[in-house]
Amino acid sequence: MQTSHEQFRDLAWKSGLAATHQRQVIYEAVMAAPGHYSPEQIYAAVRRQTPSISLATIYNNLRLFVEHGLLREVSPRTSTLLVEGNLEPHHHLVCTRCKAVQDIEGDFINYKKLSRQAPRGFDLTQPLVEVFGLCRRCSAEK
Amino acid sequence: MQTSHEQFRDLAWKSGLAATHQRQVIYEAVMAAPGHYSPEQIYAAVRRQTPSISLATIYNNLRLFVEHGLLREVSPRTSTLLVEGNLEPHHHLVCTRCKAVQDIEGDFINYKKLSRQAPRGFDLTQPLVEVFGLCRRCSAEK
DNA sequence: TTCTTGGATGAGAATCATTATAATCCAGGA
DNA sequence: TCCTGGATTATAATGATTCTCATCCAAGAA
Ligand SMILES: [Mn+2]
Ligand SMILES: [Mn+2]
Ligand SMILES: [Zn+2]
Ligand SMILES: [Zn+2]
Repeated sequence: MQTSHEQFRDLAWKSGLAATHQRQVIYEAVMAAPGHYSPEQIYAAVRRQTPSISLATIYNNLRLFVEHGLLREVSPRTSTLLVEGNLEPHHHLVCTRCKAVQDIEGDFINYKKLSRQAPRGFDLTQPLVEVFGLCRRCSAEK
Repeated sequence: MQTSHEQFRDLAWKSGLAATHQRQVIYEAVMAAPGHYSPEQIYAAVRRQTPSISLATIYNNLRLFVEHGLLREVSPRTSTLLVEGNLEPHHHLVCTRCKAVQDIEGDFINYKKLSRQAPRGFDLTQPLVEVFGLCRRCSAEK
């Protein structure tokens, strides 16, 4: 069993990333407990260990880590608000790379299983979903 | 059959919203063709009819329309980036109101049906989804 | 050990979407 | 016609994120 230090050096090595002190502490801050964290939360945690770290370094390295698969981005977010007039319940297909959104038809959700998994009190009246993947253009390019 | 003017005046009336000229043209710009539109796109389209309109009015009224159900917001977006260290494929449950994100377990996706619906070339290797609803607190409050 | 060098970092400016503010406008009722 | 409250406008402010660039530093060369 390896320490989290060793684990990070390993992952960094495999991704071709230099295993700097800052990257080490950022990674460990995210891995310290399961959860979904913002750059500011990570910044706050990391500063306790390394007060001189810059917020830009947090952003730089979170992006790097996500790109190299060391971390996962929770919600691929479009940069801007999008609205539509189609009020018929329907789902969306979102490209994680270029953020393009298109409609997707079909009943591919098992609502019974879904509501069985939802926590008590969570309102799933008409649950809409977003499915993430890579659009044709992006999967061709990469 | 009613004109789109009449349709909007109807909807506005039902929602208790004043049917102003600006609201009329904003609504019609979104309804002119099916699609997912940003405030800037709508602004550009509307200015051709009503050059004096303000971008703030676009934002104000898109929000109002979404709140009153005249339009749908395509992707409920968190204000900030969120990352996590859990790389095991899993889905998320997102509150459309407070944007809280939590993990949801379980196999409630029919991948066969899903990939049958996806457009040609869309890469759905390991499709992750976000399910939208209202968390306990928000569904209690409202 | 000292030198060299390219990538990494830190500080702060810049950007972009969105929201807030406050003055003005205006439709509908008295 | 005059009033009034909500709507609109222009612009400032905000907040997250990215950019710029001077500085730093670790690892390899000499
Ligand atoms: Mn749609
Ligand atoms: Mn998660
Ligand atoms: Zn794409
Ligand atoms: Zn909520």
